[in-house]
Amino acid sequence: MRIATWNINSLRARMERVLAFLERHDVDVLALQEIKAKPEQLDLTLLQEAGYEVSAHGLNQWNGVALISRVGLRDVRTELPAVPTWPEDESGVIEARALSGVVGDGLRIWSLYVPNGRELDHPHYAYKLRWLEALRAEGQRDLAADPQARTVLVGDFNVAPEDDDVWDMAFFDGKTHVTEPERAAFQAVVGAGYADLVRPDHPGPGIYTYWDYQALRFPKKEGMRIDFLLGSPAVQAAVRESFIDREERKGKGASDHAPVVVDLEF
DNA sequence: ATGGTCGGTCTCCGA
Repeated sequence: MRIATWNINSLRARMERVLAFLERHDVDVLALQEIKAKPEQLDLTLLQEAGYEVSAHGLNQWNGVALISRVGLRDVRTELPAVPTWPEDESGVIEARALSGVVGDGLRIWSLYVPNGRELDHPHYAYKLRWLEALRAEGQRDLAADPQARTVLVGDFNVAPEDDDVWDMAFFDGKTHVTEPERAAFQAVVGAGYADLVRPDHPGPGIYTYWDYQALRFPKKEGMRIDFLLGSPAVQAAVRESFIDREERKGKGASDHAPVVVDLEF
């Protein structure tokens, strides 16, 4: 089974790229983030004609996650029960950051869009840390209930876990994505039993999944590795290969993130 | 100048 994650930065703007990506790489299950649409705004005709089922969770123009699957999509859940909703106060913004389904022979895949954090002194940063902690707690509970569970936590984590995961640490001094608390929160999810399925096959610096639209970051190879597929032990043992589709970042109409693909054989 | 760009509720905001 070939699974993938991709921050699409608007599904409506890139539906044809999604379809071409699925068919080019023969992808079975794709988790999307930042679909920036409510489900009723999506025209899913082409995907359905290509044999895919779709579940989308979007509440407004921000955020939004989706699952696209050709191997059956069932037991769909929106939002981790323990994950707090931003904000608890007056802004009225409603978030849609997590969606899961069971695909194929009992693989649960979560499509996750971790809060960005904005600035270190912004309330959104504390929200990001709380959100990651809630994810860790939920993931740990699930594995305690069934250590053999086939679970993947995939998506845009908005954290670069190691110095090698950004092009220049000096640039990120005082910025989000690389701070010790964010990295600790990410490692806590890993420590709960969900290992990075891609990194072992792609070591060293310069392995990125995101390049800012601004400042010619892509041609200058100045990116970040912030999109991950994390898997429970049963999934880790099933990994056969993985790759980042850098080609998808090229050309007019690209998302600012590249898809990440993992092959599993249970 | 660590700039330059995207998408969407579009002359602002969030990323």
